[in-house]
Order: sequence, then C-alpha cells, then structure tokens
Amino acid sequence: MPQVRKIGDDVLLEKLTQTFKDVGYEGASLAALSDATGLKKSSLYHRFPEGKAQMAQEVMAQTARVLDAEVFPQLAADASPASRIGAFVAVMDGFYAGGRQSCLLNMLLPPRGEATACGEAISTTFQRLLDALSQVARDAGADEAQARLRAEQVLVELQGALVVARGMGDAAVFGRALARIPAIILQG
Amino acid sequence: MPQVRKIGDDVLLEKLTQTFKDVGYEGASLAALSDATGLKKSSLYHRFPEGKAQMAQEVMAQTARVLDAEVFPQLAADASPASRIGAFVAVMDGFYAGGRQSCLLNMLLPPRGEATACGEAISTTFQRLLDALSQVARDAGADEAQARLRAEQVLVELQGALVVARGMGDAAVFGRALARIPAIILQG
DNA sequence: GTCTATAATATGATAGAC
DNA sequence: GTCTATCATATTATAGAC
Repeated sequence: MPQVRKIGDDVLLEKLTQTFKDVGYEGASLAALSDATGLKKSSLYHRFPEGKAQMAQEVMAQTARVLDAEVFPQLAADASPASRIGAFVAVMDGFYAGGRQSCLLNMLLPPRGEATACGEAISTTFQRLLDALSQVARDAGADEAQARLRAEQVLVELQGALVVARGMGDAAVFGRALARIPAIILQG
Repeated sequence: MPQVRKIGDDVLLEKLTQTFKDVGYEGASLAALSDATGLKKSSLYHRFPEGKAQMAQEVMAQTARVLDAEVFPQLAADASPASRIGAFVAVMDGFYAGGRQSCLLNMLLPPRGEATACGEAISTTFQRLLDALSQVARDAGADEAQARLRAEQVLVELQGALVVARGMGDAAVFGRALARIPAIILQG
C-alpha cells in the first residue's frame, strides 16, 4: 500500500512554516514547498485543496496553537512579572533560534492594500501578544496606558531586531534586543 | 518624434521604489512595475538591461543618495546631539509617511541563504546608519560600546515599528516609536 | 494518499518595427 | 526611447492512474 501518508500533519506544517519563514509568501513557490516537504505538488493540493493560500492560513493557525501552548501560559502564569517576562524571553530566544530565524508574521504579511485571510490572523496574533504582555506590565505596576505602550515597545523590539539581524547578517542583534525586554516591561 | 523619454530617471526610480516598498522584491512583477511606471516591459528593459535585479539595485542606490542628502548631514551637523536626533526623527517621520510606508530595506531583503547585490547594499546602509547614530550618542556622552548599543536600538525600533504598524494596520505605532528615539540616544 | 502528466496562465526576457 | 509581438520558462492548478 504505497498510498499511505508519507508525512504527518504536524511535520508537514513544520516544513511549510520553515519555507514561508525563509522566503516569504510570494517567494514560496509550490515547487519550493514541494521540495521542502517531499510531497509532489498534486499531493500538496490533496492535503490543501485551496492551494498556497490555505497552506499559509494553516501555517498561521498552527503557529497560533504553538503560542497558545508555549507562550501565553507563561505570560499568564501565577508568578512574578519578572519571572513571567523572563520565561517569555527564553521562549522567544528558542522560537527564533537566537535571531537566525525570521518571524512568520513579518514574512507572511500581505502587500499594502491587499486584505488576505492571513493578514487578519496576523493582526489578531499581534493583538493577543499585545494584550498578554500588557497584563504583565500592569501586574508590574503600570497603569493601563503605560502598560500598552510598554507591551507595544516589546513587540516592536522583537520584530525590529529580527529585521536588523537579517539585514546585517548578525543574529546577535536579536540577543541584545531580548536583553532589553525585561526592563521595558518592568520599568521603574 | 514619439521616441522621447516619457519619464525622467528620477520619477522612474521613484515609481519603482514605491512598488518595491509596497509589495517587496518577489511581489514586484514586471507587469506591476510596468503599470506603476507607465512604461511597457520592453521599455523597462531598455532602461535597465539587466532587468528586475538591476531595478532593485538602482532603487537602493537612489535611496542611499536620498539618505546622503537628507539624513546623514542632519546626523553629522554642527549642532547639539538633541537637535541632531530631533531632526533625524522629523526626517524619518516624513520618509515613512508617519508609518504608512514600509521600509525598502526590509521589503528588498533577499531570502535567507541567498546573497544578492541588494543584500550587500542593504547591509551597508544599515551599517552607515548605525555609525552615524553612534556618533550622535558618543557626542551625547556615551562611550563607544554604549553608543553602538543605543544606535542599534534606534534602528531596531524604526524597523520594528514599521512592521508592527503594517501588521496591525495602525500607523500610530510608528509615531510612538519615533517619540522614544531621542531618549534612547541621549539616555542619562 | 501519492504519483505522472497536462493544462492555463503569469513571468522574465528578447526581437524588431516605428 | 517606446512600442507590439513573441519566446522560454515558471507557476498555479487539475485529471486520472496506481
């Protein structure tokens, strides 16, 4: 029976995620996605009948599930703000391989003017991170407005550090940004 | 004589720049570049014999010239660090239209693993900005190591704010990042 | 469920008329 | 210098065998 699954959904989505992170949505041709997964293009269509757009959506959904499992619980843990943000930093460091990986949220962002399903999911994910980081800042003594500003700055530092690290070919930029994050949230 | 130039080099590069900034390198098809400039594909090849790669390179070179004219002189001006960084922030605000424009340096970044001529130019541009911002921090009293860290954080904030602004559809994120920049450089 | 084969379209690029 | 026409290839997508 050679018609068995060559690759499970989890590993399949992992390979697709890696390709989208490396080359972006436009750069990820079906040929590239086929090479990365070991499945022929027609097999990819069997698993994702709506093609590349669906692959990107499911990759985003899987990433959201990973955040639900590994990030949000840490931020909402029953612990001090310092230890929660410390755990967050550690998870981010692993998530982006110390700055050697790009952010899916950046690489999947739709062109200006276009509104895609992925764009919606990305916006929602940013918002959820903002809310969760905000709560840590509030628990550290910030008022609502301060907390939102600090949380936003953390997202900005993360995204910016990944862009600059890639642009300059220096992953260490990311580590230095991570080091600033606790002070930003716990400020004062 | 209908064989005259329909569009000057400056405007042509401007239109190409806008397209690359909006949709990125992969997303900028010759059809899109043709639409944006009003020149047919074959005319674009007449102006840029090496095709899209050359267009991207010349767009990068033009952007470097704009920085030479409008940004680096401000940072190196014979004025206080505070007024120099204030001028920088004002120019950046205009340059990115208050957060409604993406950064060319991010949108033209080559896929991971590939080394393009554009990638080299981008890395160099980041480095030059880093050096110029660093000098402002030094003049504000920072030692060499501190100054490089502060300059790097400014680049990170700029790039990150543009990504988050686009991702969340909220240009105001960029304005709030700009507001943080003077304190980062002048710190203490 | 995966594959080979194929189709329709888009893309990067060139030739030659004006 | 710009255009129409064309080409080779890449890309997205489908049909049908196993």
